[in-house]
Amino acid sequence: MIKPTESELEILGILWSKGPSTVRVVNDELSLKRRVGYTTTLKLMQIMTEKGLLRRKKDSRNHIYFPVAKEDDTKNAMIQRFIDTIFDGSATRLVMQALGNHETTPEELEKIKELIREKEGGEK
Amino acid sequence: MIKPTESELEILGILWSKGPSTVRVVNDELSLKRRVGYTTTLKLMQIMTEKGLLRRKKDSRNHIYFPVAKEDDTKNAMIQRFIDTIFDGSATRLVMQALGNHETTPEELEKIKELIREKEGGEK
DNA sequence: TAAAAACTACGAATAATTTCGTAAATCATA
DNA sequence: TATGATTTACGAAATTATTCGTAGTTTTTA
Repeated sequence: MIKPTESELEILGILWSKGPSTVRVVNDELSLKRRVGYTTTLKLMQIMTEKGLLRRKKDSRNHIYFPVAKEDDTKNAMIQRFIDTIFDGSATRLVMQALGNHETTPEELEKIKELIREKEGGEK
Repeated sequence: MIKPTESELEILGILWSKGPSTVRVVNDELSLKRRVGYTTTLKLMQIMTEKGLLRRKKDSRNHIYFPVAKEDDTKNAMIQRFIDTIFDGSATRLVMQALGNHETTPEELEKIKELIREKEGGEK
């Protein structure tokens, strides 16, 4: 699976949350966070299409872009890479460190416990 | 906190696991995984020193390099960035996705549960 | 102590990523 | 239908990251 660059990831994030979108929409969204020219966003999305990260369909004058890979698959691949480079391949170490140093509400802890029960039990 | 590049992270990883080391030691270790010239590693470590990622002390002919920031602090900062870009700031989402898609032994699950108990209970 | 070996400094080439200007095409509307 | 607004294509500049060669210094050892 192709590794998106930092900027590409921003764009994927927007497409995941907003669904298939035009360059205009993505650029507007990006512009909320930082200054970025329209053609910059356009070029990036064209490159992502070449790389196979995005596909697009024509809609009159515009192109509507959408990610090729599923959000979950992409995120899992990224977690895997992250774990491999930083945590020596151990997902547990990542989880421990993430849990150990971030605020979590009781509800969130409950959800995690539930997930663990499922993994332990086979069925919940 | 400065964000290390991919290559810089490799070097940090080696220094974390082997302790303060010379360029030679780091380069030998890197070379186990891929071809890399000695002066490449040297230059990288010099740049990292300029950036403030590493410090070094002179030891006769050599320099001995070591990370400025603690391993845990660096990893936490990286997790934070990862969470912010990919999981919308939610550590729980990262944990859920990491747990949901990676093999974990019962022992590991037990360790995680223990950590959760501590977080819930205040004291264990 | 002279030659060889190992090390540092540093400039610069290469590669990857991000940015944007310009030209041409498409579409809306005056 | 022609003017203006929006979009696409594309080359190339700017920036950042990686790689390495060469020169000069220090240390080892024959």
